[in-house]
Amino acid sequence: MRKQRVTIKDIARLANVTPATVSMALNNRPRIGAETRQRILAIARDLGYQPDFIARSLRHRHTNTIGLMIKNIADPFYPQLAWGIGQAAQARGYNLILCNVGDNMVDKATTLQILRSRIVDGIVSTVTLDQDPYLETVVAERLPFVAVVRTLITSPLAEMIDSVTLDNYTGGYQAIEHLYRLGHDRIAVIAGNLEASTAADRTRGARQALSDFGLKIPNGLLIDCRFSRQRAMEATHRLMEQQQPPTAIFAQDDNMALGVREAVLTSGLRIPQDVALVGFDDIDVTGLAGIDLTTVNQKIYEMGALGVNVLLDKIEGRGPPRVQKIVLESKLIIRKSCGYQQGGYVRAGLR
Amino acid sequence: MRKQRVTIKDIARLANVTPATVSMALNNRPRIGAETRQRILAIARDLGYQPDFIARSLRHRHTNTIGLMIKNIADPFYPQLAWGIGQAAQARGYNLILCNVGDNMVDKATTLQILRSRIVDGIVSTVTLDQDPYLETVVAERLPFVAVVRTLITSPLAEMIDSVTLDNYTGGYQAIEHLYRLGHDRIAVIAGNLEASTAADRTRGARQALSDFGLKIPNGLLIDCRFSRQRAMEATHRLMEQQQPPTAIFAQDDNMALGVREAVLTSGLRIPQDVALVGFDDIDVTGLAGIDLTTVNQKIYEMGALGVNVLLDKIEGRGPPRVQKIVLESKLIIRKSCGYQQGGYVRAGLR
DNA sequence: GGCGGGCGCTTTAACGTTTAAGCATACTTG
DNA sequence: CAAGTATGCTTAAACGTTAAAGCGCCCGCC
Repeated sequence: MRKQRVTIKDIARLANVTPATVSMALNNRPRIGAETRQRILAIARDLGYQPDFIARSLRHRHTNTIGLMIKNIADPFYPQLAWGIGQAAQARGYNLILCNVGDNMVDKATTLQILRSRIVDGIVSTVTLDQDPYLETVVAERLPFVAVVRTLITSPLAEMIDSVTLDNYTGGYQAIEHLYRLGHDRIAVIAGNLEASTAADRTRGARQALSDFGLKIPNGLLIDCRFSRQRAMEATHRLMEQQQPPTAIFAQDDNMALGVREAVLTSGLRIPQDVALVGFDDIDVTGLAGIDLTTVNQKIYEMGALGVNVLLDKIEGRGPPRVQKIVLESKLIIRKSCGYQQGGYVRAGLR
Repeated sequence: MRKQRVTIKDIARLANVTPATVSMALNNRPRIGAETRQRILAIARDLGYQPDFIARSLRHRHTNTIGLMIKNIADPFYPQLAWGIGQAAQARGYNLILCNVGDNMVDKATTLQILRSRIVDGIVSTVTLDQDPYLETVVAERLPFVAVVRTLITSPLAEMIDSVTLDNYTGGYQAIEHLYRLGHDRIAVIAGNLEASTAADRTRGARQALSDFGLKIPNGLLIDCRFSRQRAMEATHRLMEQQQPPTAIFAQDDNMALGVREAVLTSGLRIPQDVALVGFDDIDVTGLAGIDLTTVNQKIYEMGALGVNVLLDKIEGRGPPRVQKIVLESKLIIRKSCGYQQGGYVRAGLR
């Protein structure tokens, strides 16, 4: 009994014109008589006409929709990003499709499918990895794609993919420098997925800082926890049971830092007195009283919004025709998880 | 120079058949010769053919996409919900469009537009309000729609809209009962948007509990903070400056509870010694060491997944033809923000 | 007074896919 | 052996919209 949709044809019939005229009137094109236009508009309003998005998309060959590839929206880093992306997309008249994809290649192939099946006009991806095989097609077919947060570094395709990222190298450097200057020599790194450019660059920055100070990451104290809070917790527990536990920990994202924190605190140890902790991202909860996590700030919302604008410029052929690689500045936010407030720096920095 | 899409026609030409045959082969329909089918499949594979989703949707009259209306995905309650919804949708072969809508009616009209323009086959909404005018159309045109988290209560349309919600009334009751039994008489309620069924029901439950114990919410101690952390913080600061501040606060969601907590702690007061605090939702961060918020649990992921399944059953005509109103059970999670561990209950409960 | 052109509409075709109906041919069956 | 039916394809139309081209008609202009 569902009422049939009202189409342009229904309006045409009632207005005694052809569908083409109705279309022109509704899209206010010129060369339509004022009286006819009014009549058509009135009928459309009365019938509650709503253009069929799908038919229009078929004709126009674009959908005004973009896809957002995310591994897990429940990871506290991503909502803020999705918010920036959603707002920027909406501001330019685009819908947002949310795609939860696993990190495995099979799942990721959906990226390509969605793009090539023209469900979306373009994709913002937060799951890009150097090894991703579908990127070849993306480049070869010039599909609108922008990597956000993560990007390519070792792949030969790296220069062909637009991206908006943080200066993760410097971020990693800053985190370690902070810990070093507070007097720490034995620093553990709870790393993210080391195949991801974020974790790789943060690690590289960390290594460089340590090396600049004549140190290195002690054996076994670099642990890939794949950005998982749970794994970070478990790894920290193991770390703390060692005969010579680290005096400081650099967790490569705040989510893992929270896991580290949980493990440290439930072991009866204190932060920062027993263990100093630096996180990464500066997500919302890190600033709460009692958490007060020292971390590297990342302008998450802005990064998302920027990514969308790069993508849409590409789609609409507005932006520069060349590939854009935007790198945002990182900034250390000193809170209370490292003990800076207690004694300040005890060693000089290098820059 | 962008390579032209490969369509069914290209395949047809190469295979020396008509597009119809190709379509049938690809959708493995019967009545196609084995040899022909193989030939077509091979060509399709070689050309990297990908069906055009839009054209198919136009023909089929559905898009295999559902919409999720959310006010702000960055609010820490929603990512978990979106995750459940996304996973459930994906499991049944549906895409998810994320729509950030404001609470105002104008913005919400997009709900209707998206539905009627057939961008999506149905909508899961978390922003439903009794006053929403577009719901009349939803009911009248039998558009697939399910209210999740919030639902209608006073509207005459209430019985016509499917919903999946928590037993917010009991949740509110439990929160207050807990505080009462710990000895509190002067309890403030930091309420959500009181036009929303969630806040309304939680308030009703709170009032009933107080009344059962011969109390009520003191004048001026019920404050509508519209589920905003910022507002909750400000309200709490004002509350704490009164000559007779409350000894306990019931915040109607955890996000606001975090604001309350922040305000209390930065005023130099302690939780639970100076102020007891109960939240609502049991979001991820509430369980962190040092936060340890006592709160009413809501199975967020499950609620989302259930909502999607109700919606998809409706869309696919599988489920029961009647309207479903699923109400999930609430459960108080006792942590450390009320002082239960210190002295236990000092008063008897009623049930 | 013939001609160019603007106006206001219609005709036609197209976007890529699916499906119902049609039509030979070959095979089965009473 | 005629009628019925299964097989393997084609034809044609449709989903709802839009863009280009076309076509009368009237107006102004040299």
